[in-house]
Formats: sequence, structure tokens, C-alpha cells
Amino acid sequence: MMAKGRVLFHVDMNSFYASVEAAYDPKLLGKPLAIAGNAKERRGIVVTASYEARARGVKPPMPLWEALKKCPELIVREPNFDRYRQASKQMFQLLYEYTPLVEPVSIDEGYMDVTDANISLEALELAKHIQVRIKKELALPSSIGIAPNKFLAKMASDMKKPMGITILRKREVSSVLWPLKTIEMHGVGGKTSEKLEKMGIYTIGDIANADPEKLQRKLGIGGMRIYEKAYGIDDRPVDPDSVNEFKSIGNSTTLPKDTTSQALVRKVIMNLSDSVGRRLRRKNVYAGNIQLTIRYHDHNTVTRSHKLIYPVHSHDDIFTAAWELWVKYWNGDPIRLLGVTGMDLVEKGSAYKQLDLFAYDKEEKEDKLNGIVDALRNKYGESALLKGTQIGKSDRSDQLRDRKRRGTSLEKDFLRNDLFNKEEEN
DNA sequence: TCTGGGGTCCTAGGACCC
DNA sequence: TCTGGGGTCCTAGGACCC
Repeated sequence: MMAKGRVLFHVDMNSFYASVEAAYDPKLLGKPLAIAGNAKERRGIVVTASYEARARGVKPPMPLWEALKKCPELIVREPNFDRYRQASKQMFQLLYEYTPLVEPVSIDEGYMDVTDANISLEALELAKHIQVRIKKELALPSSIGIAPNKFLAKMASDMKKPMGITILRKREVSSVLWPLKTIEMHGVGGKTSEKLEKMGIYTIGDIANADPEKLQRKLGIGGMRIYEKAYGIDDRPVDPDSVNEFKSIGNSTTLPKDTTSQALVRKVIMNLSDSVGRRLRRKNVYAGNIQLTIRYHDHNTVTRSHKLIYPVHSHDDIFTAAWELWVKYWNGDPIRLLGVTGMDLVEKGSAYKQLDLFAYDKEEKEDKLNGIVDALRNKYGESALLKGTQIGKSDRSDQLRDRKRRGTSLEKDFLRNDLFNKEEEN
């Protein structure tokens, strides 16, 4: 018996941020509107442009000054992320009414697997129904792609905007996709398309006719993938859980102006650590690795990271790790951007399973804990948080003062909280 | 007068272990 | 004895996406 093909939707909101703003303020409807961060400092870029703005040549990610040159009457708004998250939530809730097999990909797009959805409508009718409801109930335009897999559904939703619905069948791949330039393929960007051009490959059809082994040699595993995609092959399932499986949580910020001020940098890293910590705690996860991103004046960007002995999620611990990276690696040049990211995330409770296996009651745990902390202190010195790092002198004394003030050590705090399930402040 | 901020995945080299 | 090869972990960077 032949396996039944899947029916997948890719739902893609059109100019999402701009559309949400227009839904809030109908005066904006029909006007050239751009959403841009740092609009006041003029360092911003256009994140989203309404279709009226696009018609005048404004499109993301264009620097704001350039957008204004092209379209002087452009209305510029700063992003209201809370608003977008709210609208996004409502949109996905609407999708969940039809099937639990919804996979949000980003704030404004997601896949649905409606193969076995218990709905009497044909796929096309169902898509229309969903699109109309999103428009009526949320006042937001969308495009929907219908196809037997994610890749084709994604390509399909891109074909008619705004408010389009496109069906892309596998047998249509050669007529519809093959004429397109390689960069139109989802997953092929500027660098890869350049490499492909050097191989004499310009269209998706050229990819399909290329030697797959050569593609793999030149592009690694990605080469094999684009070859399969060129034939419309993509087995990835719609995974509703992936939205909760974070691999990293980070925040970064471009400074109002480039700086070498230690005091300012310290403050910025502290703020970033605070917000990363808050987000980790809200999701109930710990970071086993802290990464510092430094973008210099000339846009050269470096990342430096440390695996920690213990996963952390307090702002103090995150700041300590990030600051040590800063002290150790900053090259002295003016800084444009700073970022702090928690990586190697582990869920609360899973981090110390091993300890629990060997300690049965509270007192025993306490003893065990003290023993471990002492051993760590002996091995790494007072600053046992980081693995394999020599801590700079000034920084170290900073840290010691800090801990004295709090009357405890970082690692001990952390273990205590975890072992005894102490309530965390939010 | 240039280029934001949030992520994911892949690659590659060196350390380290056996 | 002077030398192999496999495997894992850690780190950094690059490509890509929205």
C-alpha cells in the first residue's frame, strides 16, 4: 500500500510588525510604514516595511537613513515587542483550534500538519478559512503555503503576498521551482549562492542537475540538502515541541556610541546579564556555558565563551562569568556592541541528579555540599565558578569583595538553591 | 554616513584520553 | 620505545533565517 502523502501548511504573516501597528492604529493603513529599532539614534535599520513602503524601495534590513532618503514621507515607528508577542500568541491559538500539530518557527510564521486533522474541509478551503479568520479576528494579513512537506510549503507561502494561498505539489517542482535563482531557495544565502555560481550553478534547476557528490564536497552536508530540496524532498516532521526546546538565550545591544569606558561596559554587561538571567529563570533553565559577544568599532565581531563547572541562572553568576571573559579578552579597541548569551541549557532539577543519587537526607546533602564546595575551592581557588580560567587580579579582588558582601560563595548559593528547591525570586 | 537583535546548525582545530 | 588512530569535549567562527 502506498503511504499517504502529508498535507502541510506554512502560515506566514505579512509584514508582521507593521501590520500589527496598523491594526492598532488604522490611520497607518495604506501608508508607507517602517518599523525600525534605535529610530532616534539613527543607527537603526528597517526591521519591517509595509507594502506601501516596499513599493517605494524600502525593505529590510535597510539602514534607516537610507530608507528615509528613498521615501521621505516614510512613517517610522519603534517596535512594540509586547504587542507583537500578544498578536502572535492569538494567531497561534487560532491555529491550534484546528490541530495540535502546530510548529511555531518564529514570532510570525509556523507550520501545521493537517494530514489527519479531523476537519471536513478540503485543504484549500481550510487554508482560506484560517486566513479569513486571522484577518477578521486579528485584522492581520497572512499568506499560506500548502504542500506535502515543510520546504515546499515554505516556498509556496512566499509566492503570493499579501493574503495569498498557494498550493505546491511535488510534480510542479520542475516547472515552478527550477527556474528560480538559487538564492530564492530557503537555506541558500549570499555566500552559498556565490559558491554555486563559481560552480556554474545559477538556478534551482541547475542544482537538480548538478553532481550531488560535488555539491557535498564543496558545501558539506548542506550541499546534499539543497540537492534534495531541488527535487522537493524534505522529510522533516512538524514538531510542536520544538518551540520549547531552547538551545541558547541571549541579549545584545548596540551602544549609543562606541566606547572604551570600563564603567560603561561593566554596566551594560550587568544589564544584559540581568535580562538573560531573568529569561533563564522564567523558563526554568540553567546555562552551562556563558558567551560574551564583542563587536568592535570596525564591525569585527568576536565571541568568547566558557563552559561552567555548574549551570547557573542568577544574574550575579552570569555577570561574573561574562565579566571575566571581558577582562580576559577585550583587545582595547572601542566597542560598538556587547552581548551575553547563556548556552548549554539544562532544565532545573536535571543538573544535579547525580548528587541526589548519593545523598538521601537533608543533612547528608548538606555535608556532601560542603565537601564539594571545599574541594572546589582547593582545586580552583575562591573563584571556582569558571573552569580552566585564570582570573585577572583586579577582577578577582572585585569578586571577593562582592562575595564577602553577600556573605557566601556563588557555587554554594547555587547548589543550595537547587538541592533544597529553595524558592527563586522571579 | 553604512549595516539590529533574536536564534539554529555546521565545521574545524586542538586538547585529551585510550 | 619516537609513534597510530579513534573518539569526545571545548571553543570559535561562519552561514543562514526572521
